[in-house]
Order: sequence, then structure tokens, then C-alpha cells
Amino acid sequence: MANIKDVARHAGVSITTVSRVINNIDPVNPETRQAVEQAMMELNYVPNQLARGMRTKRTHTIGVIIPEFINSFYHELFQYIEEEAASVGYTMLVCSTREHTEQGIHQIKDLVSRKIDGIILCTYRGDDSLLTYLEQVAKTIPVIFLDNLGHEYAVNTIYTDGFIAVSEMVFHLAGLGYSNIGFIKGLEQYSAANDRFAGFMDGMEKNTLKIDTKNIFEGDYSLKSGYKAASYFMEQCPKAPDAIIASSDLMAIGVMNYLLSKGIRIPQDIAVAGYDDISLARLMIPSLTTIAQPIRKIAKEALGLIINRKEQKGLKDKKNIILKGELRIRHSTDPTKPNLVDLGSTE
Amino acid sequence: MANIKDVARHAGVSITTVSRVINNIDPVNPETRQAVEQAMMELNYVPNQLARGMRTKRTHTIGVIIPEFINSFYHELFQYIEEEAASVGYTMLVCSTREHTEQGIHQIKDLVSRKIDGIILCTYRGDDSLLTYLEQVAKTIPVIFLDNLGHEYAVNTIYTDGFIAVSEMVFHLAGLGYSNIGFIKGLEQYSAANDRFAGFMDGMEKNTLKIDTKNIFEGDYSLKSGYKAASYFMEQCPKAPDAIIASSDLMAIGVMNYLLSKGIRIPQDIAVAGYDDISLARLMIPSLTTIAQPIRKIAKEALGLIINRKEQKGLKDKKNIILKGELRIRHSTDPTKPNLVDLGSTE
DNA sequence: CATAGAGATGAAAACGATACCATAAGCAGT
DNA sequence: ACTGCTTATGGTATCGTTTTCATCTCTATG
Repeated sequence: MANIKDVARHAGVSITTVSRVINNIDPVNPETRQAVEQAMMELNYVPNQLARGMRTKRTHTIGVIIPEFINSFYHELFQYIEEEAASVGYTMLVCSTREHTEQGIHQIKDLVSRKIDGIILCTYRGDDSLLTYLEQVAKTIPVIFLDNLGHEYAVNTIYTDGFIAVSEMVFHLAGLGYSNIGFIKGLEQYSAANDRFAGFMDGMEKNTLKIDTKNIFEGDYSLKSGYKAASYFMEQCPKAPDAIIASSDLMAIGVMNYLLSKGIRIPQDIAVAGYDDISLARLMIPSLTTIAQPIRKIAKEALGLIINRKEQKGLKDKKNIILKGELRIRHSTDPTKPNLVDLGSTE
Repeated sequence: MANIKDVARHAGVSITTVSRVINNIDPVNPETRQAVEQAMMELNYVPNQLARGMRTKRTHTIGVIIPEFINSFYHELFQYIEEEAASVGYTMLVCSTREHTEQGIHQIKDLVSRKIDGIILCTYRGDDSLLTYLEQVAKTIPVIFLDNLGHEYAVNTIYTDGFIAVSEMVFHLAGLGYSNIGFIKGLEQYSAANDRFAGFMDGMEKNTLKIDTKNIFEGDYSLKSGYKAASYFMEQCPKAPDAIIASSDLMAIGVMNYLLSKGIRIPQDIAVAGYDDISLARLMIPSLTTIAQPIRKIAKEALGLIINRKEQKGLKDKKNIILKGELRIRHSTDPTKPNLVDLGSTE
């Protein structure tokens, strides 16, 4: 494989000049430039990014860490990050922690050793040792955490406001006359899960609806735990709810699966709502009411923080960007909406 | 950030010795080793992979190119590749061509310039200039194409045998008494699409079923095109089929959406089958009969080809690994199967 | 006409690791 | 006592770039 030296020799100039042509920065005689460009063509020259990164300390690479891959919300988020990254000339290194702390630290260390320009964590089941390690990394390169962390750690965060969104969802249901609303919350470790739960409580209170603690179930965002929640509500709960809000679409779909398999009608018998607006939500029959996270915007903001980085100096420079979710009302709560979304429409 | 020199100084040895400790290859006095390890700890030393890759010509990085992200089959495939790569100590650089030739060549060039150890292409709408470029790349590093390419190009391929699988699917349907079977094929440019179509023809012939060319529709693997196909079959086709096989689950789900929205029962009125077994197939109601691609195996084989690479010298060294798909019979064709898959089961 | 500045180029030092070669000590075998 | 092998270590070239500094030739300017 040809290197810059070969190109220089072939074009009869010094390597410095070739470098100048590549980087298009210092003035170069048009004739010389042409000769160099031709040499590069002929030798099929491609600059070695390792060498380049070594000198410049910039690799135009970002690291992205995704949790388990089961939840397709992360697939979709991931897709937008890739798109955004590509559009600004960055390439992604991807790995998954599989929710294992030690593995996670190892992965981050690996990314750092590859001299990435920034790192995006999609989420993580809060473990202190990993987050402390992350803070350390954040002193060197921008670190962006796509979830609510609370304010204790010195890393940037970007996330959707689950409090407001779920509260709005309760208003929506209350407006339709539902009153005995069940809630499936996420694991306590995630503060985003707590936000959503707090939003639920807030909505219930503001609508002067009675909160029955029996109507609250803790899930883990998975399909299966939604299914389990539904079976709990229907079989063990003293008074089955007339509406169920799940903190993730996947859990909501698990609920739907249970209900439909038992011949319970949605929303006539029980309304179901989710959170995330994964593409599957539109495909369900009935279509699923949910809260759309602005993933395109999340991706854009994250990349922005990496590209326009300034030297981060500790906690005071960190940014917390909180975006607003959007309520998508569909048939699973509101029978006046179409039972299934027209695939030709843009919604 | 500390480098090897700092560690050497701190431990009172030469950088060569530090390198030996890191790579654990030459003999090193246990005491010296300990001193070096301690120095590394204290300085928080992480080896610079750029520098290392520069010397060793190995980066332990693979490039993965995915097509559009819309089809969740690629998400799932991608997930297994990541898993497999991580388990052998490799990290992935990911990008998407967005089915744009020029962009694709650009992406590949970028990956090569980053000195990846191998490249996996999930699929590509066959464009000659990109594939010719790929052949060139394959002279330097292993290139693995996860689709049938025909045998014209000097790159490795791994894929599922669509011919046998779809033929089996026809046998399955014929066995249940369906005879007027419609087929939604993929775009002509993909030879995998043609394999599946040929399998359909084969199955029909072997079951002495009449093939009506009106019953064949060309889609593009998307949800929407499945929907369109169904509307064509039901509204414009002289004699609507009693069963529909789609060459992708996504198209099959589009079909289901159309049929269910018109109140047509599946499978009592019309049976529906897909291809891929994306996780959504199990979640549909009714659950979707389909052909599972052995994605775990595909991922494993692909990584194997990269890790155990020998110098590839042209066409004769290329491998074509063809795996067998597995028929998954569910309710959408066979009413004796459960209407929805038990989420607790392992299927 | 001396000279400052701009344009165009090149030589050589880094960047942070590994690989190759050299050296020195200790010990076994003749 | 010499040779040859093993263990332990260090010096330095090298990977392929960019960056800094230096040089040289013009041209414009007072």
C-alpha cells in the first residue's frame, strides 16, 4: 500500500508538500498540486488515519455504547446517531456493555485507548464505579449520557423529560374518563424511570384521581415484564385497572399481548399506553398510544457537544439538555382514532 | 495522559521492558514486572492503540456496513455480529451506505484508511462499481458479503439458502391445502431475492400447483410495499390468492396490516408467511409463520473468516458459505398453532 | 536600491508504540 | 578456560503522518 512518501517520490516533491495538498491548508502552486493529485490517483493512495490521528490528536471517531440490544428503542436511537455522525464526517465505534459493570469499564477503556473524540452512552443501569470512571474520562474527552443521571456526576446528559410527558398522558386518559389507572414503572436504578413514575403521580394528583399502590408494578422495560405486569393486574390485583400506562412501549406491547390473548378488548375494556414510540407502536393492532422521544434531536445535540467541545473542566462545564416528549394518541386509548395507522401517512 | 515513556521512567526501566510487560511475550523478571505494573496503575496508563496499530498492522477493529436501518432484520444481525466480535476482542466501526453507491465507496475507503482488519457488508443493492472496488480491498483485508452475490466477485460470501427454504414453505402451505399462492419477491438486483423467488417456483412445480404470473408482485422488503402488494392482490388481481408468501417479514407484516384492516381473517381467509424471523414476527397477532435465518451462525462464520485470515490471493481463495434457514410454523398459516406466542417460551 | 513580506517548498522532529539487534550475566558442557 | 545457550534488559530504527522552522525567490514599497 502506497504511503505519503511514495506519493512524494512519484510526484517529485517533498512529503511536506503532499501533506499540504491533502490538507489543503498552506498555499501550493497549482501545477504542483495537480502533479501530486495525479500521483495520489495513480498510486491509489489513501492516507493512514492511524498516523494522522497520532499527530493531530483527533480521530474523527466517536464511541457509542448501547445497553442490551433487545429494546428496539435503542436500535432506533442508534440509527439516528449514526446518521448524524456520518453527516458531520464522524465514524462510530460501537459496543454494548450488556449491563455488566466490569465489562462496561473495560469497553470504555478500550474506546479511550483508541483515541476517540467523544463518547455517547445510551443508558446504563446505574453503577457507581462505572460512572466514577466515566467522570475521569470526561476530563479528557466529552462524555454524553443519554439519560437522566441526577446531577451528581460531571458528565453531560441529554434526555426526554419523562415527568411532564407521563403527567400529560394521565391528563389524556383522565379526559377520556379513565380513572383507575395502573402504572408499570421501570427499575429504580434508572432515574429516568423515577421521573416517569413521578409524572404519573403528579398527573393522578392533579386530576384528583385515587392512587392505589396495588396498581403500581415494577418492570424492567422488557416485553416479558409487561406481560407479567398485565397478568398481575388482571389476576392478583384486587380491582383491575381500566387503563394501564407502561414506561416503555415494549412493556405496553407485552400488556397488549396478555390482554388480547385473554380476549380483553383494547381500549373498550382496558386502555393501554406506552413510552418511546418505537416503530412497532404504529404497527400494533390496535395502534399504541405513546410518548415519542425526539431521537433525531437527541442525536444532533449529542454530536454537537462532541464537535464543539471546549476543554471541559469539571462539573461546572457540564450540560444537561432536557427535551420534551410528544404525546401520540392512537387507538389503544382513544377508540375514535384508527385501529391501525395508515402506512402511507407520515405519522 | 501518561505514555509508555512515562511508565518506563516511573518504574526505572526502559520502554522496551514496559512493552514486554504489556504484551506478555518475552521473559521478564517477576520483580521488574511487578514494578512496571504498579507504575501503570499509578499513572493510569492506557496503551495508545493508534501507535500500536501503526507498528503491528493490526487494529483489532472490523468495519461493518449496514444498508438502510429500516428493516429490523439488520438490527438483529448487527447485534449478533457485535456480540461475536466482542467475544473475540474486536471492536466494530459501523456505517451505513444508505444504498448510495458513491457514499458506499466513500465509506469503505474511510474504513480502509482506518486500517481495519476486515470488513463485513450486510447487503447491498448490487452496483458494479462498488463491488469492483470491494474486490480491490479484498486483496488487502478479508471482505465478507452477507448475501448471495452470484459467483462473479472475488469476495467471501455467507448467506442463507433462500431457494430451499422458500420451496419448503410452499410444501408447508400445500400440505395444509392452500393452492392459489401469491408471492411477493424482492428487487431483482439482489440475487438473494431471486433465490427466494426460484424456491417459490420450485415448490409450486413440485406440488403441481398452477403458477399464475398475476400472483407475483415485486416489493422492496419494506413494510409499505407489503401493504401495497396486499392491496394489489385483493383489489386488482383477477383471482385473489388464498395464501401469500412474502420474501421478508416486514412485507408480510404489511400484508397482515392490510388484511386485518379490511376484516379479512388470517389464516382462515388468507394465510400469510414471511422470511427472516425478526423478533416482531413472534409478537404479531396472529403470530407470523416465517423462515428463521441462522444469524448467530452467520455472525460467527464471518468473524471466523476475519480472524483466521490467510493472505487472500484472488478469486480462488474466496469462500462461499451457505447456511440453511429454518421453517417456523405459527398461527398465520396454521390455525392449530397458538394465535400468539407465549412470551415465556423459548421459541 | 535595500528590504519587508508573501508564496512556495523542503528537512527534520515529533506522536507512542513495537521490533530488531546488541549486550551482559549466569550456567552447563567439553 | 572457552564456547554456546538462556534469561533479562536496553538502544534505536521504524510505522506514516503533521508541524515547526528554515530557506529561497519574487514582488511591492518607501
